Amino acid sequence: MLDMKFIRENPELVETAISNKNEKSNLKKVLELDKKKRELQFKYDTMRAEQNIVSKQIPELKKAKKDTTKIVAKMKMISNKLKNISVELSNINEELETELLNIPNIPYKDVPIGGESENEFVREWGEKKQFNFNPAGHLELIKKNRLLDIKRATKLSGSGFVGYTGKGAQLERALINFMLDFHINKHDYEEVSLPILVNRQAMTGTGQLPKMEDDMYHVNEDDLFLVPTSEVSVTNLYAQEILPYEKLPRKFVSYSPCFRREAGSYGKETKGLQRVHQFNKVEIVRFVKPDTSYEVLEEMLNDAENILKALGLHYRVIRLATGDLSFASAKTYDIDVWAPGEEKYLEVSSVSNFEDFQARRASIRFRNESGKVEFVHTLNGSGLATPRTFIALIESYQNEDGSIDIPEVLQPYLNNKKIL
RNA sequence: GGAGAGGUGACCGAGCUGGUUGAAGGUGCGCGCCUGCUAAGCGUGUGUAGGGUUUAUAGCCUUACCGAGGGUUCGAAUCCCUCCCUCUCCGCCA
Repeated sequence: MLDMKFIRENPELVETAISNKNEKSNLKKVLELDKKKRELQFKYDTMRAEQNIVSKQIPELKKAKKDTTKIVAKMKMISNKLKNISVELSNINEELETELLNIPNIPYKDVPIGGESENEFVREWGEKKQFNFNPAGHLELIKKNRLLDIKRATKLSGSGFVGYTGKGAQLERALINFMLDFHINKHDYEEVSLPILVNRQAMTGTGQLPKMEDDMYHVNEDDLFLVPTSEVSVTNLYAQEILPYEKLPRKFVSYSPCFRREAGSYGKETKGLQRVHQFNKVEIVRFVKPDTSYEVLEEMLNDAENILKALGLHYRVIRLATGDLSFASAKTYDIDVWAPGEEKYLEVSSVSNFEDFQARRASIRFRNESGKVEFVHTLNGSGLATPRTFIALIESYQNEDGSIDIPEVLQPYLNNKKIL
């Protein structure tokens, strides 16, 4: 959420951001409602002030044995008027809140303007692996090594759900443990393991709601949502809190399953493991002081890259253009890993700075050096999502006979075996 | 799921027979004083979010907030209703 005062004073900036992000927010309505709200609030406050004063006088008049029927009758009228105003006011507030929640974050100044085609190549690491045989795709490798049982998983939950089996299940678990340990030991993150069912408030806090409600799995009985990313649970850890100055910065790493309905995306990369409704992800999240957040963004990008470097997988880093930025993000880097069997890059990480957008929605604040209360900046990044990392891994480490080598860093997690 | 207790400021904890209580008292923290040092003591200050005024994120005025929402009343932390949450015991269960 943006600061109402900021919107009021910079409507052009906000309008530009909305159009650059291809959002359909109603800025005009926000400005109108804000104006109406303030007028009404002023009226209400003034009348309330009068009521408060007179209400204090009444007991004194009574004590002095003076007749209060007249004044009480007058106050009764004011009381009724106030009731009407407060109803109107809360309606306007509700409307304004709704509209405000639909205004996206403003892209950072160095974010390229435009759609997906304007995404910028930042850098790459390693190179496309060459084979002296024709490398197989991941589906073939999965079949040969029985790493997944996609058909039977579909029997359980429908298309878009996969099940890891045997060595595949072990390899995925090894990946998760490796990534967690790496971030904990090499990058000094604190591990948290949190609920994956969260309430509406949490989902609104990080910005998934209201816009993406159709994309979320929802448990009706309890009005709880399955998290699409552990960003939601981790970021909301400090919702409604004011952190003491010394408590910042904080850095967390969390593994969780993630759930996405992917409504309307059928047919797009749906084969196999590339786009699934449930997947596992290790996520890194930070709460930082505002003036450090862009420095930290680069740091987190490195943290995520280091995983791929350790795994020896070629990747490239992309700076997203405004049209490709998520609703809540001010700046995002994507990391795409090379999958030699598919002969394409797959997105395995998204690292974003939300500045104070999420903090304002979730009310995550801190006391700055001079004791004043300020919103923190929140950032998060995948570090990494397992399915596509899994694809790149088995495709990159395959041998001609279809067997798969285990990268050195994963060997300790797989009984020190060198081949899966 | 059943029975009971409870949700007040950074924390503990009064108030809950409705009326200077934004909230006693204590702890913590800030500032000042005192003390040879330490410990203690004394004084004083210490919430958040809006709105108005203003060059001002200074000051001043004002509103709201005692789990959330609604009701009664001239007036509610205090009375009534609904919901949420926490704790204890029982039941059920990994």
